[in-house]
Amino acid sequence: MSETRWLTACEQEVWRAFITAADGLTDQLARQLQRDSGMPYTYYEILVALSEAPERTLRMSELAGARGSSRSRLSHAVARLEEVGWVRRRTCPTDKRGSFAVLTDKGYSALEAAAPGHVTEVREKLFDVLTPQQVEQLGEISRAILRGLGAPTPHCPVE
Amino acid sequence: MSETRWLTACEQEVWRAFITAADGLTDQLARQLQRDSGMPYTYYEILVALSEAPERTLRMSELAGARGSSRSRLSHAVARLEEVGWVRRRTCPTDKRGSFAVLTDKGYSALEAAAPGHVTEVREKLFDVLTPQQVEQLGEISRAILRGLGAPTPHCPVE
DNA sequence: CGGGCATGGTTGAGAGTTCAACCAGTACAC
DNA sequence: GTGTACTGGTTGAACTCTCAACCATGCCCG
Repeated sequence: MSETRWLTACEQEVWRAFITAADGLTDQLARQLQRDSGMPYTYYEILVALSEAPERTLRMSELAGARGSSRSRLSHAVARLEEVGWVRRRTCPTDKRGSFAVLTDKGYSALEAAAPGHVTEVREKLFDVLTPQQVEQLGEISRAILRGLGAPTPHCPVE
Repeated sequence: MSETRWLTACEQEVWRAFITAADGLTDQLARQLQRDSGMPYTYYEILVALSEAPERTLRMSELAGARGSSRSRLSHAVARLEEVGWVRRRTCPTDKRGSFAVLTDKGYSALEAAAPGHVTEVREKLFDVLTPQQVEQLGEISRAILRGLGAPTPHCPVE
């Protein structure tokens, strides 16, 4: 156990700015979604993941792994989403332990309704305040952090 | 109501990388704190804020405002911190509505015990994976975001 | 085949956050 | 002073998340 490598004054300043900004930003986005569309941010992410999947269907575990969500959290969340009719569960025929989550039409509509407001918020609060160069830098920095977290995905699900 | 300005593929990639990284990082930090020190991240922040205040004392509202916490949240949190003996409430003599939160010695010790592990995590997961130049860039970017959020504080509480 | 063991997913309790409603206590005007 | 509005803070219910315990099914080896 070696000595603690404390932060320099400069580092501390950057750290606080970063954590405050990141936190404030996600908070703002979550609040906007909840207010305008009545869904928490994590649920929005689930709907997005499903909407991009073939057949709008994913295994529970894939859905959980897609973003760092625990199985438990996902299970609760999907239960809730099923209640409001945005998602349906379907058991896997080949492996009777498994479950699929399927995005319903109603869920797709809800997502379509929520997306513009969300995207607008992201644009205004993030991209509009950064220069193109900074956007690029932020991409690099984010990927570096992800590597450091052992996140195996500098994924580019966009094409 | 104008049309939605959607994200380009490139922006979308940056956005996902950023949100995943920021989220993963805070998640990791919160987890480390909870595991090693038995306190949620927000409570840690409260203790830090109090420890830096004169007399280790702050008005509830100042404490809430210091980071973007709601009055309600803070009230619940301080109630919990009082239970474990890390903070004490004291009523304000000049304004009988007001309350002070005071960090106890026990609370200060808990903070001292928690800090090294937390700082180590921040260093390893953030500063160790970035170049000095990237750290500087991240500072700029964070401040830009904060300005965009209307956060009045590009504050430098370090000195 | 039968006994471990890993895997996919669910469940329930406990904890933190949010939202709206709610007290005081203060300030300000009439 | 009394009425009104505002401010500082608390409370309770609803909701999400976490953690650990738990089924059920699949897998593999003797």
